[in-house]
Amino acid sequence: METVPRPQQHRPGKRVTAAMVAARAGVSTATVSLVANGKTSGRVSEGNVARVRQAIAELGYVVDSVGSSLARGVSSIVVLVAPDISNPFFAKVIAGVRESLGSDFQLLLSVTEAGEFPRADDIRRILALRPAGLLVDAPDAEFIEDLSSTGPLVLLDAPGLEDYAPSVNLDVAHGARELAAHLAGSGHRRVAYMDSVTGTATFELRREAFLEEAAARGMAVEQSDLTTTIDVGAAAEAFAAAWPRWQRAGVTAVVCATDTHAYGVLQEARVAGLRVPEELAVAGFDDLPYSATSSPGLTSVHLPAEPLGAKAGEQLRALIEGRELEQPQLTLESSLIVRGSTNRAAV
Amino acid sequence: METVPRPQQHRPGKRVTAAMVAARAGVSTATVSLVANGKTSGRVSEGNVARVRQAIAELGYVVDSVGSSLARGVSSIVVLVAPDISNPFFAKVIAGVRESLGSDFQLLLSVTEAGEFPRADDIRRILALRPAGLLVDAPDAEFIEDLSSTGPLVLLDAPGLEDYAPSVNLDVAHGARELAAHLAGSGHRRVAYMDSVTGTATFELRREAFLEEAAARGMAVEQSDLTTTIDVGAAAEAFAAAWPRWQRAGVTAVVCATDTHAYGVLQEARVAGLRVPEELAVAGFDDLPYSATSSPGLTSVHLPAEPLGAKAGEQLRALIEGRELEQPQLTLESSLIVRGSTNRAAV
DNA sequence: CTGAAAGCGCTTACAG
DNA sequence: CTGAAAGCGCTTACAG
Repeated sequence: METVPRPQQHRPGKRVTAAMVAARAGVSTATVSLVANGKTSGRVSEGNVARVRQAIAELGYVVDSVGSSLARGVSSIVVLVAPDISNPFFAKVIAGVRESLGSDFQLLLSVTEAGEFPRADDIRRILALRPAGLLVDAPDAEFIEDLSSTGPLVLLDAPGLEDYAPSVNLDVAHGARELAAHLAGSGHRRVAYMDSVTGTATFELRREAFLEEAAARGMAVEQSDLTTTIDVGAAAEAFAAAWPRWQRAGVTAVVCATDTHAYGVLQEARVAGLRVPEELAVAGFDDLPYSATSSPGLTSVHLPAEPLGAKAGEQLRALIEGRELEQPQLTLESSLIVRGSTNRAAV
Repeated sequence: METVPRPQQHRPGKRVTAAMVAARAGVSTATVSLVANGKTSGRVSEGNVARVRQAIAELGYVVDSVGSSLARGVSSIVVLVAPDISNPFFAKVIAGVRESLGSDFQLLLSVTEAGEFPRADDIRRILALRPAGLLVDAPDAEFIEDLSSTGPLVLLDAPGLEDYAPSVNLDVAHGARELAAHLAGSGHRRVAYMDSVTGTATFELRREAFLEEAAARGMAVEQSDLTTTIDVGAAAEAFAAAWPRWQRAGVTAVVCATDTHAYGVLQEARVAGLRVPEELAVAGFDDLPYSATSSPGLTSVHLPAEPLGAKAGEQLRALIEGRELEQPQLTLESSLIVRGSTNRAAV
């Protein structure tokens, strides 16, 4: 009767090395490496495969990723560079990335101050980790050029930077136009636009597409250059300061570059006793989970955050594995979700 | 006149090694290592320090972290293990960690399925990275035992597990009691509690403290074992199913283990045409950014997310640097924020 | 199919 | 103060 292999045991303090496995199995460390990495076909005899597997199980051996990385020249780390993670939208992107990357790669987050991008120094530090690949969210061109990375690289939400690397983008313009059409259709003639301070390309796209469609539909847009950080409180203050002017100008709707800004507007509107949507319609972008919950619900351009991360992860994975990308440029759809903040009939 | 050292240049494809720096400076790689790591005092002559610095600047040398990690036996990676990052609360914790860790350490996120904890396999993979330290958020005892880690380890939000490792905890019980007192003081006599399915210790604490104080104040609590995942939609559905029964029982307030649950209740209450807080008071825990914005604003127990991450990072850093922890156990305050969802007078 | 050996880039006793 | 050398744990030609 065969003995069932005992479950692997942790031996705190004693790191199990390939040499120990080799000794136990009576083979060389080269053979252990081959078996541990599944590169045995035609290279290791069945007997040795079995013996090594057994020894690995008994000792609880795991390939040391530092030694392995040094020998291979790359690590199993995928670095996700992003300017802002304090956004629920981003948490979903991360979830998508994790999902598509699987357990072969480890996700390392490179985050700097809100809205700031890492520069030369940070980039060096990142590359010193010998990452298997890089995922860069909402970069500017300068950053990508600083990066001048040679390894696998995929951009997320980087409209206009398709020449630098394979990218996964969001068709925010489509949703923006839908939003303009919706407001025009609801009878608004004069609206205001509240933008994000970070001059990320996606925000330019959102604004431009909205302004263009608004103009085409005969809506006037208050040009006030009102921009704030992506923060409820900051947006509330900015709106409070701008509202008297807007009100005099006859503004009946405010469109915000993100839902977070819109929450600030909703908050301030409540404080000011403004009825939404009767006296003021409010809309945003991102369709954060709370937009369905606020009262009134927030009309918003839905962006597929998790698919964005998942697709980017898939593309990167293909790149890392040396596969040809069928479509180096992907664009995911956006669409307008109408709720009570712009429409009395909706929730 | 001295020539100003030229700014370092990226040479794509050409990795600059210590050997190259050594050759240029006319010293050994040992000396380069000493200089690059700032361990020169009393060990390297001033002249050599200057020469090496110059060569480093000219070549744009950065210590390869893989080689370095292998030689040292540890990497500069700090692993943050967490069961759920799709929570804005968690984004703040991460921000706090990043802030206190500074740029000497890289933050690697280890996330599994929502609510799930990594087990033996994942742990091995994590440890194979030779992390400088581990930060574990909201673990269960089983996980910590699986971990049986030898290196620096700090627990976050791990009440009851103080024996395993230095921890930073939140005094959620205090806020829970305040909440019970507030509701009792507002005249509620029968309330319901909606819990999270993940049996994390913090949720037990929240519930137990609330139930105890509620009992002490003469409020009856519906014992329905209503639990859902931390998801607005799931909470809405669960509430919809439970409400008829609760209503018959005379429930006038629902307390939720997280604000996210509470958003679901608010949402469903709106659909059902329930007036909040007149017919139903609602409250949660976490004080997410959107709780100040919803309409009515959500009464919530505020938990200091960013300080939680920051303190944990500080403690870990001390551990890594071999310093003695002045206070291995820290507890951060929670406090009730009363808003319109429980109080007509508030916003 | 197999193993001895070189090499990945660095750090650290050690001898001088 | 300095450098030659060993060693960290692994992978991969290479010779057999």
